[in-house]
Amino acid sequence: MKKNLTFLKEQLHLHFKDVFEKKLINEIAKNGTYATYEKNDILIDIGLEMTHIPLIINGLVKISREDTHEKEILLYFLEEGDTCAISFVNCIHLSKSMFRATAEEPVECIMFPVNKIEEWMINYKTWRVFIIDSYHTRLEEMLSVIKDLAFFKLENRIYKYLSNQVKIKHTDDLIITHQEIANDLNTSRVVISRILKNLEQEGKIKLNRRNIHVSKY
Amino acid sequence: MKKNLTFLKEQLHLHFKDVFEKKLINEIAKNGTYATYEKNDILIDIGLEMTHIPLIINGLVKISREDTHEKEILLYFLEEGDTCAISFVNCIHLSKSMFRATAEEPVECIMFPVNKIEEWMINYKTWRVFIIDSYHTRLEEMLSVIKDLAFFKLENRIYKYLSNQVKIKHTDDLIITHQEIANDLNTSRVVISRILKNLEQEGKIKLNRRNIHVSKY
DNA sequence: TATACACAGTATCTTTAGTTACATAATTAT
DNA sequence: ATAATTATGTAACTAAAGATACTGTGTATA
Repeated sequence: MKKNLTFLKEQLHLHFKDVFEKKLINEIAKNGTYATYEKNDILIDIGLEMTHIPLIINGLVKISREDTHEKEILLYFLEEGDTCAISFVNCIHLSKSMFRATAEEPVECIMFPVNKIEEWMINYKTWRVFIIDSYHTRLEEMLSVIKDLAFFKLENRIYKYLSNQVKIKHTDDLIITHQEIANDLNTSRVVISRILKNLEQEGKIKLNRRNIHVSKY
Repeated sequence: MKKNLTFLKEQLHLHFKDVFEKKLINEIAKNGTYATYEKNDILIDIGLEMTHIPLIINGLVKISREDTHEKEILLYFLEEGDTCAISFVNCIHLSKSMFRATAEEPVECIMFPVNKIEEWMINYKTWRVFIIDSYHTRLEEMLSVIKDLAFFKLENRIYKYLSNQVKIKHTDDLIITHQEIANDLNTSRVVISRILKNLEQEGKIKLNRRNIHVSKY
């Protein structure tokens, strides 16, 4: 869906005003296209050649990677103002994506062509900063996952997972099943149910069918 | 230790010929200084402002991060041809390092000033590729750690750790104590000793005081 | 309304990992 | 040579997490 130039500029100004310089916003608007995705749509898939990369205007994108044994590892989520940093390398080398980007919530984004990445890197300081920052944010995110896995026991990881869901979904009432949590944390449904029950007894959450209410603080 | 221009060019040519274009090698040589570090020397420390970043000519650098509770997380190692990608963000924002780089083996490197990073990004394609590749390699490395923690049991992680040590130290005979392994893998010495004994009985390694011999294949 | 299905609860057992405590062997310092 | 230190071995116990199996209960649908 290609919307007109004014619309794109307006959107970029709204969501990336503090990130990109004015001239760059115009450049992106000129070369970008507006796109929307429904929940569970796949924005980028493993093994596909990449021609465009998204700048997220709003919504929620889940970045994951497939393991051997058909397991999917949840890496992190992209929100408003984010981009898929991990894709940049694929542009530089014209290779294929090794990650999957799925719409976890309906997504609005601006897709820009990969062949502009380098040109903008040469011409716009804010673009260089954006790219390095994007990578860095993801590195920090991955590091945080490593810490959690290395130091925290499952109960804490589950609670942290739920708290993060509250933050990114902007609601205390999570529509989610125990099985889904088990998938994201790479464990079994039974273990999740058991520990969720503990968390409920500690007063930190409230369980209902297909729904978990996370108590404040 | 500032060596002369010819020496730096020679070194860069030897170790980065396939990475940087000729003009960039000259630029780096002009602005860089040669430095060496003894085992256990700290190249970059947490909380320090960074003025220079190393390009590793040879040796081995351990990148780690301090956790709360004074625990240190091993992230990865840098070898010949590598640089400390994670530091780039600190240059862009002129902030302080959140990571520690320690010489695991004696290190030779060329230190280049952070204020050149941007300039080179504008002027040299190979530099842009190098930076994005560096970040990407580290992301892959972190992802690999996440996979190991999430899917493998300790026995496999220990064996993988040892195999990696063999690779980066270029020897089958590792001078290492059980306690050191325990620190790197965030567990206790007793657990490591127990599992190493298993690995020995499986014929994968041979244990001696302060020394572990890793069998071929 | 009857039936099937998806989701959750829980008991029991096993495996893996962490803890404590102590013994012994090799190395270094006095 | 003797003592102190460092590294390792191992037993016994506890805790955490995974596996299996079965039950109950809403929800959808035939």
